[in-house]
Amino acid sequence: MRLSSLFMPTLKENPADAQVTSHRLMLRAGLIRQTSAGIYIWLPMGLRVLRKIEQIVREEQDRAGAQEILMPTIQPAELWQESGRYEAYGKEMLRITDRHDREMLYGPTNEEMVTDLFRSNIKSYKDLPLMLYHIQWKFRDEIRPRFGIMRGREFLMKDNYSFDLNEEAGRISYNKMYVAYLRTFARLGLVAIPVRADTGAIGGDLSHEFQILAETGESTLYYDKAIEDFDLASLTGDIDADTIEKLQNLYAMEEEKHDADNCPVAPENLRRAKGIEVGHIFFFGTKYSESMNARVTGPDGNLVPVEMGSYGVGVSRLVGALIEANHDENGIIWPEVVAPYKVGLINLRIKDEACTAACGDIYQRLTDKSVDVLYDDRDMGAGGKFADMDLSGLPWQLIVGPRGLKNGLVELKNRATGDRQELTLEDAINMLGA
RNA sequence: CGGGGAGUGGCGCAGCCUGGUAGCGCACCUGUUUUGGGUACAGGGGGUCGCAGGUUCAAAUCCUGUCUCCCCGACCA
Repeated sequence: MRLSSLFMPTLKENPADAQVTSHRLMLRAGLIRQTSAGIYIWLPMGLRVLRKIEQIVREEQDRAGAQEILMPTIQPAELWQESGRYEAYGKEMLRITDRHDREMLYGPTNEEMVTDLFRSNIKSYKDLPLMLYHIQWKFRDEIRPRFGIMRGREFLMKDNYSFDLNEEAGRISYNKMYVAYLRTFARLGLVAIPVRADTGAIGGDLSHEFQILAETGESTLYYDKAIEDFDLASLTGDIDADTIEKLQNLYAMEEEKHDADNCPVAPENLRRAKGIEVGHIFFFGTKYSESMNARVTGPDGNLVPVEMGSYGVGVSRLVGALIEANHDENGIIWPEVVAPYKVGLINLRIKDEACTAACGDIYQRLTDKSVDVLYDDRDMGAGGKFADMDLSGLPWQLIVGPRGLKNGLVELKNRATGDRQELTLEDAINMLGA
C-alpha cells in the first residue's frame, strides 16, 4: 500500500477527550474515529489489526475443535423472556422494536440464541460434544463507556458455547478453552494471567478471567509468582493436563476477593499487578438448558439437559490492550503477528529520481514476496515521515535516502528496539522477505 | 445514576467576567524555499461560536431550558 493514497488520518496533537494511552494513540495513528460514546468507526489501519487478531483467535478456536458459525446481532425478545434474562439484564440491553412492534434486542451475548439453535437440531448424546463459536459485534449499553475501544458499548467479541452430556465432559470442554486461551494470548505476545472469577450474571460455578498485565489496567490482581514460571507469553505448544492442573491450582485473585490475612501464598511470593480483562470463560452446567429445555437422549434412553459453558474473548478490546502493553513515547509498537503492515518503507526524497526508483523496486520485490509493505511515498519532509512511522508502530522501517543510496546502502530500523543497521538493498530485501 | 469538567473551522486552544456579529497555533490549498527527526517565507480556503428559547438597537459573550462528550465511582469481553 502506498501511504499517499491510504486513508490514515494522523494527528499531531492529542485529542482532548482521549486520556488513556491506547485511546490517544489509536486516534492519533488514525486507527479509529468516534461517532458516539463508546461507538467507533474502524479505519483501514485499525481494521487490519482487528482482522489479524480475529484470525489468531479463530485459528485457536478451530484448533480446539470448535466450529465457527455466525449468529445475527439482532435477536428476538422471546428467547430472553424464556431464559428469564429479558428483565434481569436491565438497562444494559439495547431494546428495539421493529415495524410490527415486535420486541427485539441488539445482542449483548448469545447464550439464548445458541441454546435455541442447539435444542432444535441436536437430539442425541451421539452428537456431543459440540462447541460452536462466532465472532460478532455485541452491544452493551454500559453505564459509562470509557478508555476508547477498551470499554466501548459496541465491541467485537468471540463467544464460544460448549455442549456436553455430563459435567465431567463439560469440564473437559472447559479446559480445552482454557488451553486455547493460553495459546491465543501467548501468540499475541501477551502475558495473560488466568484469575479465578465469579460467574456474575451468566451464572454457574467455574470461571476464569484472563487478565493482561498492564499499568493502565482496570483491575488489581494478586497472584502467586510461580505463575510467572510458566512463561505465559510463550506457552503456544501443546499443554498437557498436568500443566493445566498446576496452573489452575496456583493462587490468582482480584483485589476485591483477595484476603491478605488468609492468603495461601507467602507474602514474598505474592505479586500485585494491574490487569486488563481480555477473556472470560464459564462453565455453568444446565442453567440455560433447563430453563430453555435443551435436552438430549442419553445412552440409557433418558432425556437429560445438556451441560454448557461459554467462553468470550474481547477481540476489539485486545487492540487497545496490545497497545497498552506495547508502546513508547513516540507511538505504538506492534508485535509482528498483528501489525497492520510488517514494513514501513520510507522514501526520504520523493523528488530524487534514483531514490524513488530504488524504493519502487524494493516495494515491488517485497510485495512479490508477500511481505506487507506500507510505502511512504508522500512528498514531504523526513521528520514528518519518521514521526508518522514511529506513531504507526510498524515493526520494521526501511529508510531509503539519497545519502545512503550513493553507497548502495539502505537503513533498517527495528521499531521495538530502535536498533538500526545499514544494509545493501539486496540484503535488506532478503532479510525482510525471509 | 452520584460527583467533577467541557462544547468556538479537521486537531489543540484564546475570546465570554466588562455584549458591538470571530482570533491564534497546527493541519489543508498555491508558489518559492528547504530536505536524514515535524524547514522557512508569502498568499489563500474553511467556522457564525452544541441546540432551542429569552433579554437587548445589538448575543460566542447575559438569562432559561435542553442535548452531547470527557474524567472519578458501582457494572462488564
